[in-house]
Amino acid sequence: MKHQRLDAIREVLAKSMVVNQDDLRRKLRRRGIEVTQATLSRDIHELRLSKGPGGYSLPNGHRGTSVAATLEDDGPPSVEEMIESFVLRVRQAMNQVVVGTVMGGAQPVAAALDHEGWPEVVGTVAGDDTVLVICADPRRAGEVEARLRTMLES
Amino acid sequence: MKHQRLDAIREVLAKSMVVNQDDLRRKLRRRGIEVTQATLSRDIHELRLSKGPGGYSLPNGHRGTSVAATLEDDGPPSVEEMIESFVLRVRQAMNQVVVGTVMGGAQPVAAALDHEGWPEVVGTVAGDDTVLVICADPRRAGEVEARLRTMLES
DNA sequence: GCCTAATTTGCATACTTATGCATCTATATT
DNA sequence: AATATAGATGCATAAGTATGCAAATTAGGC
Repeated sequence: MKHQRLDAIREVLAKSMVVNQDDLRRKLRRRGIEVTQATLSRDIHELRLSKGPGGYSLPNGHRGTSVAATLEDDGPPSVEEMIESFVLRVRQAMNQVVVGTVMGGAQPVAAALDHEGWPEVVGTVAGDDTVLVICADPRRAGEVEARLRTMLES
Repeated sequence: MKHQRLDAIREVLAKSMVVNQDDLRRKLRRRGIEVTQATLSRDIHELRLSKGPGGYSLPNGHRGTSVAATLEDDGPPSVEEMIESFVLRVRQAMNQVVVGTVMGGAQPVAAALDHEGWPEVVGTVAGDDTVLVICADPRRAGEVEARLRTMLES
């Protein structure tokens, strides 16, 4: 699945330095994802990544973002901002949505989701880098996953 | 001279979108600077530019930076920060140093320089995007130029 | 289930960027 | 001034990235 690969790319980028597309290809292969450079070129375009002196990097603050640093502005951050800043991975399993974030990002993301009060969401549980979102049924979980993903891939 | 070309590259980047190195080459040629793509590749590396969906962009906030936005954090910005954020071009002429900045950047840069109280600087005059730094003699102007350039090309 | 339409992917290749090497230029030294 | 040394540049080409097209896969509709 394509979404899974995009998630994996974000994760790889958050955790390691990617020098070029072939490097990325090899790193994904270790995770069991095998595609060609051509596909990655398209993915990179889609994720709006940019390439600089330090290799590829995510558009927002994703990568080295310390939670504190990003939060220390005035207004309370919107859910969209939280998602874009912290979330790396979104997957649905039955009536649950598992959200992977940068280290330390789970609590604030869960708090933001709670505060948002989406009707499909029954509750959330947050660890250090993972938020478990509980929904009433698979259908609603699917909706939540889709919405999160939309924000993520704005 | 190389410095002049680097200055020009920063200016071009601040004012227009550069899609690729050949695009940059053509834009520089219009300004009377004629070099090959190979040289630009090296310049780009040296300026630590990064290439993303919107073409090449300067490392800091240079580009679309609104003065207000950049200043609205807590601490007073250091001269280095000012230089890196606003200054595009530095040139010496006799006992003066002409500093080109993004629109609206001249006043804050001049203020920062004044506040810094460098001994070589006799005084500054700021317009909208240009600061004129007056020194006692060409020698000191040269030192000031070099120091500014060092900050700029950190 | 089977078919159709749309999306995704790989292949081949065009386009873009980086770099080894030789040459040239500027600067310093004697 | 001539020479030595370091830096800058171009050329040719290697390395890296993007893309048209066709095949394959996926998603819906019947």
